[in-house]
Amino acid sequence: MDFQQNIKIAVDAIVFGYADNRLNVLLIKQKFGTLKNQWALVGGFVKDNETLINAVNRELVEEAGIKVNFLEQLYTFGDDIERDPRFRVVSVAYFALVNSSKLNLKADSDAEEAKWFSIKELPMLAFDHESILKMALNRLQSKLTYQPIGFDLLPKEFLFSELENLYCTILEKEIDRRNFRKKILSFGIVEETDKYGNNIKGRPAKLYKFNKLKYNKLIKEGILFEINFA
Amino acid sequence: MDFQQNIKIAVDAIVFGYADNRLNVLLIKQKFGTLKNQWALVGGFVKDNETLINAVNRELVEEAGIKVNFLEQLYTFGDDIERDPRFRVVSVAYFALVNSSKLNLKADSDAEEAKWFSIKELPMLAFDHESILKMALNRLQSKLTYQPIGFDLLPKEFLFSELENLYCTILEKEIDRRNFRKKILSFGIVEETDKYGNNIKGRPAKLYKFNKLKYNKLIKEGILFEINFA
DNA sequence: ACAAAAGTGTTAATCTTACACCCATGT
DNA sequence: ACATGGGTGTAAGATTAACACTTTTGT
Repeated sequence: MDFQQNIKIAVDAIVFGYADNRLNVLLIKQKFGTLKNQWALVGGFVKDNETLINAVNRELVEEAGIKVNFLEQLYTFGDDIERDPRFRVVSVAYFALVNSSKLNLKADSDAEEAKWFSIKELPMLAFDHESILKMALNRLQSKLTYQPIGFDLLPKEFLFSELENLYCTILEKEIDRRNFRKKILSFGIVEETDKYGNNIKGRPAKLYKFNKLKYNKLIKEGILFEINFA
Repeated sequence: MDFQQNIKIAVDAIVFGYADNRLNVLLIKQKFGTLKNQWALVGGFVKDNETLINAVNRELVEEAGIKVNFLEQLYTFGDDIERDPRFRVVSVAYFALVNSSKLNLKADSDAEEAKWFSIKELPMLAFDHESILKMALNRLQSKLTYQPIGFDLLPKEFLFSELENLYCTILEKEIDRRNFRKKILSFGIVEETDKYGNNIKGRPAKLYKFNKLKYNKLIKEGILFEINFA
């Protein structure tokens, strides 16, 4: 069974970061090559002896010098045969989150510029990257309500108000502070620390942290985490 | 930018069917070649000028002569580099449902045998197909609770008890008949017909049908369909 | 004393669960 | 008349939604 197939496999990563009440996405601009001066998602071709997940992580390091907190497969785009004008490409897209401490990108390389963009102010994107991004955003929004991935966008210790704002911002809706706090605390996966944040105005606010171990234990017990509120 | 990449792209389909209170999966046994005498999922390599979705549909016709009611991407398996002993393969797996009228497969070709297996009595499977199947089963179970895909496993007109049994069987739990019926009917997407099923015992049972148009309308309005019950 | 954000409880409404009897048919 | 599966309602309990005042700090 020997046959020829001329399809290339690539990986792309949609990396979200959150800071100052804004959801950001990581984009790359190549200074040379086919994509010269176009903003695009982090990504590239998979090497013969490399797993898909390793390929994504490698591209994330090479193109942005970043390690992510959360990474999962999003979707494989292979139904647009002329997606890439050079040759047929099937791209496996990954969905990634980084916490806000990683929003400072390493100095740009000679070949590429990496930058965070607010999802409210996106530039034109290469290929079908805009639709990939939209899909990732949907995934983020829906996942936020049944898996505690919001914590992967925040620093290890955070204010309750930051968590609350994150939900408001990403889901684009108002939430009731009291009900939100009650719900989150009822799962028992968020713990008070004895430290305080350095908010400059108002009453000092306690820092909280996410207890991942406890969360994993609860998941094993089949408890389900769901956040729906008005 | 010219480079060599020696990775093949394949598609695989996990096709579920439901009949006689059993969930079945479609498997193929090749009579020749590398997979000789091993049961495997429907699948094969993608042609250069073929979309992924077309590739799956083609394989479904070629290997089992079947058209499915529901088809969506499941996951792309590309992290096991030695998955296929012949060469590096990345496989895009699809999740498919057929209704019970399609459980009769066309006569086997000379090259292949296609057969339905109860998921309770599976043979040994080729490659990593067992883990792919497990993933598909999880998808089916979780999807059943928030998307009305159960109807794609039933004939156009069905008894309420069939729908109920389908949920019991696939989710592997007991459900309360009264609460189930109330919940399903409350969405307004299942309608009574004026026909009756031909059940041989007991009181004659009405046939019902799924109103897909209404469902689509509700989805657009943002109503969410969720079935959780004790 | 006031501005700013943090922290906290109660009640009404809704949804979910648990549960058992009558109905229509074939034998 | 009985066996079989179809069809239905209600009440208790749990969850969610709506809503506003007090606390702690800096200025």
